[in-house]
Amino acid sequence: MRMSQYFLPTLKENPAEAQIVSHRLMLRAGLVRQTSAGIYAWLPLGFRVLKNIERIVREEQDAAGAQEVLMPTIQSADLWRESGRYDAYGPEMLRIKDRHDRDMLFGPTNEEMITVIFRDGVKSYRDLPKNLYHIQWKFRDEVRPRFGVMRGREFLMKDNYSFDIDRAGAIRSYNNMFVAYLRTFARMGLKAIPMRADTGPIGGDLSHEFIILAETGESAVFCHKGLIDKDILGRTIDYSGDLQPIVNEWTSLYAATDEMHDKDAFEKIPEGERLAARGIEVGHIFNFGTRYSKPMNAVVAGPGGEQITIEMGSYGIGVSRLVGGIIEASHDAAGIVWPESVAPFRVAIVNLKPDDGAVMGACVKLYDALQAKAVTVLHDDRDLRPGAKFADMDLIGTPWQIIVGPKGLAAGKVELKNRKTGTREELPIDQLAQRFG
RNA sequence: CGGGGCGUAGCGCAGUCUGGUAGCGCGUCUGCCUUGGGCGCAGAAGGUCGUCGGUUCGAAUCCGGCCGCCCCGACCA
Repeated sequence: MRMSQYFLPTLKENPAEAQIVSHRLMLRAGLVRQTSAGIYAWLPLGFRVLKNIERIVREEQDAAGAQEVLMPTIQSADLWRESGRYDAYGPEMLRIKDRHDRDMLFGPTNEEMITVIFRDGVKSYRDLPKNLYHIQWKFRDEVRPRFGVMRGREFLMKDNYSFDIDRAGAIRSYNNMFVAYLRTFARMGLKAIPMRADTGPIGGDLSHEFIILAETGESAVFCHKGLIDKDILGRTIDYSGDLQPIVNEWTSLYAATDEMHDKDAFEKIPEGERLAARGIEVGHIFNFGTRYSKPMNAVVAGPGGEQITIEMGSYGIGVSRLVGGIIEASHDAAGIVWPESVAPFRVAIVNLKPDDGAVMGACVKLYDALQAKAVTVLHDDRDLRPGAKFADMDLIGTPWQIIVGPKGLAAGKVELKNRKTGTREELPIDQLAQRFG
């Protein structure tokens, strides 16, 4: 993409409404614009990041055996009357009426809908287990939206639902998602820690929140320091096997959110190993047994012909929230520092002198070579002073910057800068493309 | 939902107390100049001062209603 053609409205100054760093940077770097309280439009650069996050989530869900569906945003109130949650949910639910005066709502979550879809389509224990997910916009009419996309009213969430014949199966499904979540967040460059959590209004008896540590986090969290650097990506995962040992490895160390905090247990950890911090919830998994299947009569025939109520779980990842969460976890004074896996562009070419034919020619050649290797690249061909370009590029945080100017080019060299470490190296221009791909 | 604050140019703000020609910085546009970390000079465009009503010869400014946004708390992916 040529930056001179790109819709990328960056801001030099911090907008007054933005308090926390991720919100400020998302506005300044031209990722989003607010359209009303807690509701955001995604601009080209931000949308690319959102799509990258979505892609990682999707790949890991698919790898763990979940199947993608897409359910609507607008739901009928009748669904929620069946589970008893229509009255219980409260003013967070955006209730609307259609032209025939029917009660509808903008879905805050999809347990009821998926239960009905599943119940109507599956009648035998032979069809279990199943795990269905979708990535869809949700609306929760928060009393006080804040922190940009981290606590918006409209947000993109991956939610999925598992269906099993018995508790043992349900726990296998739970463990699959537990491990899939560890991998998902790790791939985004995040250190997400699963913590024992309250099940809240969704109900159930087994639940973990996946928390990333950040000073601006909304909740106080407590855990064993050993959890921070545990690695999941270096292992081969067999989702058809028994994942309980891996889950145990993580859950054997203390980690709990404020509501579930057990002070005595925490203080048994040697003092140097304790970590009391603040965190941002980026995922939440629940096993809730028959909380929905029972009232909604989701049953299958068992081997002996008996009716068995399905065991369920639900699992959520705040996709749009993650954009803010990743920035909270990865930024510096100059701007965003994107992990490569989610960066809107992996490489930026900083063309220091676009009106110099040789410099422009070298940039275009580099651009084409990188594109040919399927490397996403943004070419700053704007007619601006170098300082402004460097500042913009650091602000939007592309992981690699290739700086091409007349001085270096005269010696056949360009500079490669790493956004995260700040290290720069001079490289012969014809060797550059092979560094990527 | 309790408490607090704010709404003036694209962004950040002053002006409001004490009513009298709509201001500053950044950004934008034009020209010159400059070009390895947000250059310099000159010129220009851009605002029914959130909105509706009231007071007044006259309202961004005083009074009232409404709308919007932000912050703290309680609540939440």
